[in-house]
Amino acid sequence: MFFHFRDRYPQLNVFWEKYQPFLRRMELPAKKVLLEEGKRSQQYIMIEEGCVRAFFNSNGEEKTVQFFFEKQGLSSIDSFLNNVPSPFAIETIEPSVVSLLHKKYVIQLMDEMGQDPQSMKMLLQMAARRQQHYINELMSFVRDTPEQRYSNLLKDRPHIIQRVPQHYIASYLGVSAVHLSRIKAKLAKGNPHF
Amino acid sequence: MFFHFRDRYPQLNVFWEKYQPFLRRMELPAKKVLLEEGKRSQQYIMIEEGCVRAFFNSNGEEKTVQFFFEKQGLSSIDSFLNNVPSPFAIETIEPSVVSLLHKKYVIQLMDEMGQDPQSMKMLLQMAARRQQHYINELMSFVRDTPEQRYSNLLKDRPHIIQRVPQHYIASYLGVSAVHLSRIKAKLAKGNPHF
DNA sequence: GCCGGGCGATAACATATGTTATCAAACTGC
DNA sequence: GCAGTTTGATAACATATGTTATCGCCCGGC
Repeated sequence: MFFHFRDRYPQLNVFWEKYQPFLRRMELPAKKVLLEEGKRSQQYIMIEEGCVRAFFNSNGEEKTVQFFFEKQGLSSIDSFLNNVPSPFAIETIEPSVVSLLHKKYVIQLMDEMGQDPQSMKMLLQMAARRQQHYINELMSFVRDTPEQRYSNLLKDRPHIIQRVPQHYIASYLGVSAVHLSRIKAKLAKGNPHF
Repeated sequence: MFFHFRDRYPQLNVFWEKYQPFLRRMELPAKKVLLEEGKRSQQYIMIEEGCVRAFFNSNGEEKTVQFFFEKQGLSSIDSFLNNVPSPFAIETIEPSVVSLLHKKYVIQLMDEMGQDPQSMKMLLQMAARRQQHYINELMSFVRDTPEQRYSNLLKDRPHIIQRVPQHYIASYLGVSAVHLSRIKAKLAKGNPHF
């Protein structure tokens, strides 16, 4: 689903730089929808400042799938390559600045990479890593209790807990907001000074 | 994690056929381990007959991640490309016949594909689809109750329920074997003739 | 300064799920 | 065919989690 062209694979920046002129920079308020659930994704989204989330609707309730922050890029690669509707929506959490790159340039960019087997391999590696990310999330759901998942989040990605409203985190962890509150209370009892 | 070279992408069979001579065919009893958790994957596994599962150990309990049947191929693509230990084990469920292709041939095969941008694109599409598969699994965990997940399984992949012992299915659904029994009893009450 | 909304904590109760134990049926190796 | 193992059902009890409602706090608009 999501590809990160920058950061992890600086060797690919040479491709990315070339498309800088086609970026559309936008300043957005909080809770601004960037992609609606069920629509076909048309833009690669690069976050310059702020943060966004991917979520979907489940009988009236919003379930958050993932959070993204500055310097991260995202797009529904499946929607791009296979032209299928996006199974989730994307919206800003904080007021944010993003740069959009239209789908056609992304495909063009990937075609250029296709000329170079080395870059293409890197794309595949990225794909394998992304796949592994979701497998890890899945394994965490099967293996860990919500309390453990919260502890892991606190340990590995505390910035999420600091910046994101708690009910989004609750739905990301797969529990109700009330129960997340209980979890925090329980953990606080164990570690009084936090 | 898992790549299917055959079936879904018959255009790629031309590559696959070429490596037929290097396949090692094996007949295996049930519960035979093909890959241990934590080891680096060395073989692409093609299932000719029978079925296998991928699982991992979570404080003494085995949690099943996925099931595979005849004509499906699997391997830890992440373990291949990035040479990292496999986060789960693979073992047969039924007595099975499998063909193994050593990692070095798989990499060779992928290099050959790399010469052909069209095939490479197909590999990326496969990757995108596989990624989507795990995202769907993840979304199902967040969205659905165990009862709904069981119903979905019954509707979409009944062969799994027919062939696989129930406690494996329970761990795949993320519930205890006892509770899966309750779920079945409850559903049977609603549909007496099943 | 006031007001309303969003956010988070907590309580009380209902439901879902885990755990342990027991039993019966089906299958396995010999 | 027999003994042991695997599988699946069920009961009883403990725990985890959801739901609804209420309260207080903070913050932004005016």
